[in-house]
Amino acid sequence: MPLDCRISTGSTTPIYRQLIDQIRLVVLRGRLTPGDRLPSVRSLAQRLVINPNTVARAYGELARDGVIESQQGKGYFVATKRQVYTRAHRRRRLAPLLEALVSEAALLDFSADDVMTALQEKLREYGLEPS
Amino acid sequence: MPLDCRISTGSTTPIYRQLIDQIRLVVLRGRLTPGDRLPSVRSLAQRLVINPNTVARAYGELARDGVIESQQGKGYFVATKRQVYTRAHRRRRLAPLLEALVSEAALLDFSADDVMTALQEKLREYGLEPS
DNA sequence: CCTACTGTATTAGTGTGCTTAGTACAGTTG
DNA sequence: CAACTGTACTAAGCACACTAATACAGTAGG
Repeated sequence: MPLDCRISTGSTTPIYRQLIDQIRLVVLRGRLTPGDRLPSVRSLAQRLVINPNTVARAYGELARDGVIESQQGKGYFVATKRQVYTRAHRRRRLAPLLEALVSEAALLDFSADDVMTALQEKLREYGLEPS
Repeated sequence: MPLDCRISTGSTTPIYRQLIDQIRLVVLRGRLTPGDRLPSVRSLAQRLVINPNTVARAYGELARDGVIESQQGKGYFVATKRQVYTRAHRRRRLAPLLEALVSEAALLDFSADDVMTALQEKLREYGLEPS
């Protein structure tokens, strides 16, 4: 299966971000496994009727995040080994998202239990292990 | 205490959003209680050396969210009763933030327990009750 | 070696969001 | 009436994100 991506030009979220999110998810879900080759920048661009640069940008950011790797002249491949981050770096990156969630939950008058339960469900949905 | 706000023009987050976030927090923390009057649009603008329109925008959004209320000719006041949302509405509004958090956590290879613990801390920090 | 594919870099155009400015109108208070 | 309040609208400038066009560089196969 050649990575079926769907993008909506009407959305407020930019195309390159839609690509990033979808590819991240595909990799997380294991539908593409380490070593698998992604569509070339130009072919994917042609298929989605967008500019190659937009695909390149998405691929570039995914590469910086260690999700995929580039091989000059060959193509992009799902990273064989996951990026290793320091604990501090990981926390620093998660913090703003956590802040946004709790802040909004407080405004909406959610109880702590409500939020915890919702999170638990979502974590299961993503298949994250307890420990 | 007359609502000490600090804004940084150098930040990437727009001024009106900085105001919204800070005022939200002040209200949540109870440093301004229901019925308290906020600085007038023009006075706050003058103090922060920004355009009155920018303050008006922030106040307007806060009013739409039910955090504060406007009284034509009198000023803005902290809302006396919290906005009531339907359960569906509240969930719909929290969902994308939850999605973003878990997605990022998965990418960063956090364990479910890690995320749950971090959330618990943050909830306590905001003083949210268990139920 | 040459062609056709890959990724990469640079530059330029386009749109949109943020901020400011100015003006005008409406309600409240003394 | 004067001096505050909020509200609404238009216009302009500016920065930045997004996208596009083009040229350059590495790889593979006939």
